[in-house]
Amino acid sequence: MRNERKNSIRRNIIDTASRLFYEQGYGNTGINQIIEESGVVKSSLYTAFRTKEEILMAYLETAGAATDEALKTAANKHTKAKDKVLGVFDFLIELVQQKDYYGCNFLNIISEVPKDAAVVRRQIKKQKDGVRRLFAEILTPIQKEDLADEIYVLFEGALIGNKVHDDTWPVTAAREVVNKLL
Amino acid sequence: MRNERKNSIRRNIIDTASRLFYEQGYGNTGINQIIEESGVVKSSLYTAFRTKEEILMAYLETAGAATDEALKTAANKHTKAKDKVLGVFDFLIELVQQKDYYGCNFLNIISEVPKDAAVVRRQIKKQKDGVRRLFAEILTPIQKEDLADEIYVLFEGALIGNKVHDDTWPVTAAREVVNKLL
Amino acid sequence: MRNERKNSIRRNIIDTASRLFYEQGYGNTGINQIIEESGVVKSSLYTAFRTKEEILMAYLETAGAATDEALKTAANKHTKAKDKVLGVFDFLIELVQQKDYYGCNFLNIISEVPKDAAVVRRQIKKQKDGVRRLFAEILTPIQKEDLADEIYVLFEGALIGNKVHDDTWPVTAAREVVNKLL
Amino acid sequence: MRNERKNSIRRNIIDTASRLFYEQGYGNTGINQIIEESGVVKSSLYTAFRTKEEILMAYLETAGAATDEALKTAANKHTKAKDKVLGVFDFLIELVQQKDYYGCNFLNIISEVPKDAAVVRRQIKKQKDGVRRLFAEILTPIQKEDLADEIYVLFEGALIGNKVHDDTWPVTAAREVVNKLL
DNA sequence: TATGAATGAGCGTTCATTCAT
DNA sequence: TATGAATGAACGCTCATTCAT
Repeated sequence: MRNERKNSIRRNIIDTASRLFYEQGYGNTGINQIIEESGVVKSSLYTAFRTKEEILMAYLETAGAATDEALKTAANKHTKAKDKVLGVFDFLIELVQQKDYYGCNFLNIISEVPKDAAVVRRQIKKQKDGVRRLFAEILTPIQKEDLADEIYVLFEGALIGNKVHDDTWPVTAAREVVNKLL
Repeated sequence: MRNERKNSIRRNIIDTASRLFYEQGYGNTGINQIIEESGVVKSSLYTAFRTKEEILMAYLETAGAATDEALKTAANKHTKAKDKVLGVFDFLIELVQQKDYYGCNFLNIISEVPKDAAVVRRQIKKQKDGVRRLFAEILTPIQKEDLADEIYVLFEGALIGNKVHDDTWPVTAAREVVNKLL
Repeated sequence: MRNERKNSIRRNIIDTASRLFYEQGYGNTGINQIIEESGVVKSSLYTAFRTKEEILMAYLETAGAATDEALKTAANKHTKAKDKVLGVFDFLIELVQQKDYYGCNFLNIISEVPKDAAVVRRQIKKQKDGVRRLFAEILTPIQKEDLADEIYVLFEGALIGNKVHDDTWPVTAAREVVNKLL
Repeated sequence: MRNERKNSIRRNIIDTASRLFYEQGYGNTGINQIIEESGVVKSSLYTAFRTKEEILMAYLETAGAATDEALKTAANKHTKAKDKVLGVFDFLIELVQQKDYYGCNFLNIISEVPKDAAVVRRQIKKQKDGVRRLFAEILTPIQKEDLADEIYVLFEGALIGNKVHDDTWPVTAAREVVNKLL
C-alpha cells in the first residue's frame, strides 16, 4: 500500500514529465508545469526526486527500455540477418509517421543539457551503444558485425534527418543504403 | 555614423550571442549574459533585435554562411566528384577534432527551440537543404545525383553520432560508407 | 529624474530592509516581505541589488554611518577625555531604553550570517574597529590610549549584556568600570 | 528497551543538532540536514521533539550544563578568589584559541531566534545568570560580590569581542581589567 | 510507538521584455 | 535613436511540519 502510493507518485511524475519533456523539450518544461499536470504537490515531487535532472534520468531510462524493446521486436519479426536490420528501418519508417512523434527521445535531449550534466550525456550514449550492439548481434552470425557501426550511423542520420526535414525520406534513404551495404 | 554604430552593436551582439549559443545552447544562454559579455546595454539590444529569437536567427544565418563556405572549400580542393564528396567528410573529421567544437551549430539548436518557433526550424531546414544541394551539384556531372540524399543522411549521422559518442569514429564510418557507395 | 527614481527604489528597499533586518533578523526576513512592505517589484529589487546579501551590506553601511555619527556626537558633548568616554556610555544607557531598541545592529547580525559570508563579517569588524579608534582618539590627548581596547570590550559587554538580560544594568555596570579605569 | 531506543534517538538528534547549530547557526541548519546526518528518520525526530525549537532547547540545556561545569572547573583550579576569577578568563583565552571554536553557544543563538521565541531567550538569560552567580559566589568570601556583574560584563565583552574580531586580544584585555578591578 | 509518504507555504533568484525619457 | 529603469511571471528548490498506517 505504501509502495503503491510512492510508486504512484513516482510513476505519475515520470509519466507526466516524459510526455512534457518529449513534446516540449527539457528546458521548455518547468517543474511547475509538471506538478500542475500531474497533480502531485511540489514537495512530494522533491521527495521522490532530488532534482529536475533526476526526473530527466528516469525519463531517459524508461524511454530507453521501451525503445530497446521496440527495436528488438521489430528485428525479431524476421529470421535472416539482413531482414532483421531492414526490419529496424521499416519500424523507423512507421514510427516517424505517427502523428505524436516528435523525434528521437534521446537526440532531442542531448543538445539542450548543460555542459556539466555528464550523467545525462553518459546515459544517452549508453542507450545508443545498445543500438550499436543490437546491430552487431544481428550481424555476427553472418560475419558482418564490422558493418554494425556504419549501419548505426545511418540509423542516426535517418532519425535526425527526419527531425530536420520533417519528412520520411531521410529514413527511406538510410534504409536504401543499408540494403546496398548488406 | 549612426548606422556604423548600429551595425557595430548588431555585430557585437551577434558575435557574443553566437559564441554563447554555440557553447552553452540557446536556452541556457540568457539575455543578461549576452549584454554583460557584449557590453551592449539591454535596451540597445532590443532596438537592434525585437526578440531573443531574432538574435538566434541572425546567429543561424551567420553560421550558415560560414558553414556553406567551409564545405564548398573542402569540396573544391579536389577535382573528381567522388574526391569532392570524400573531401567534405575529411573536413568533418578534422572539424570534430577541434577542441572548441561542440557539435553542429544547427543540430544543436533544432531540438531545443519551442514548438511555435517555425521560423527557426525552417531556417535550419533551409541550411541543411543547402548541404543536400551541394552533394547533388557535385554528383550531377557523373550522373549520381540520386545518391545525394543518401550521402546527406550519412553526413547527418556522422555529425550527430559524433555528438552522442564524443568520438571521431561515427564520421569515419560514414566516410567509409560513402566510399563504398560512390 | 532618473537617478531620483533609482535612488528612491534603492532607498526604499534599504529603509524597509533595514527596519525588518533590525527587528526580525536577517534570516527571519524574506525577500518577499521586503518587496511587500516596500512596494517595490521583485525584479526591480534585483536590478538594484544582486543578492539579498548586498542589501544586508547596504544596511550595515547605512546603520554604521549613523552609529558612528551618534557616538561622536555623544562624545563631543563634553570637553574632557574621561567625560567624553563616559558620555558614550551615557548615550548607550539612553539608547537601550528606547522602546524600539532591539540590540546592536551589528552584533545582531554577526551570529546569523553563514560561514562563507566573509564580506559581511569584515564589514562588521570594520565598524567595530571604528569604535575602538574613537576611544583611542579620545584618550590619546591624556596619554591613555592603551586603555581604548579595554573600554571597547566594556562597550561590547554592555551591548550584548543588555541584549541577553533585556535590562539596563549591564550598561550601567560597564560605565562604572570605565569610571574606575580612567 | 523502548526507552533505550527513544533515548538513543534523542541523544543522537541532540548530538547531531548541537554540532550543526553550533557550527552553522540555528537558522542555517535545516531539519533535513539533522535527519540526514543523524540517520534518524524524520517522523521519529518529530516523535522525540515536537518542534525544531524544542531541539534547540535541548541543545542549549546540554551545552549549558557543560559550560557551567567547565567554568567551575577552571575556577576551582585555584584557591584565592581573585585567582579563581582570573582562572575563568584564562580558560576563555585557551577556549577561543581552539580551532573548532565558533563563539559562545548562547550568544550565537540569541540574535537569530524569532521574536516570539521567549522560551529560548529565557533559557539563555538563565544560563548567563548562572555565570553571574558563579562570579558572585567566588567573590562573596572576600566581600566583593558587588563586582560580580562588572566582571560578568567583561566576560561577555570578551566573548563577543572575540567573535567580532576573530582574535584573542579582547579576552586578554578583559582579563587585564579584571586584574585591575580586584 | 514508529515510520515512510505527503504537505502547503515560502525561499532567493532569473527570465525575456517594455516603458519613460 | 538610444538608454537606464522597471516589470510580472516563472524558475528550481527547501522549509518545518503532519498524516495514514
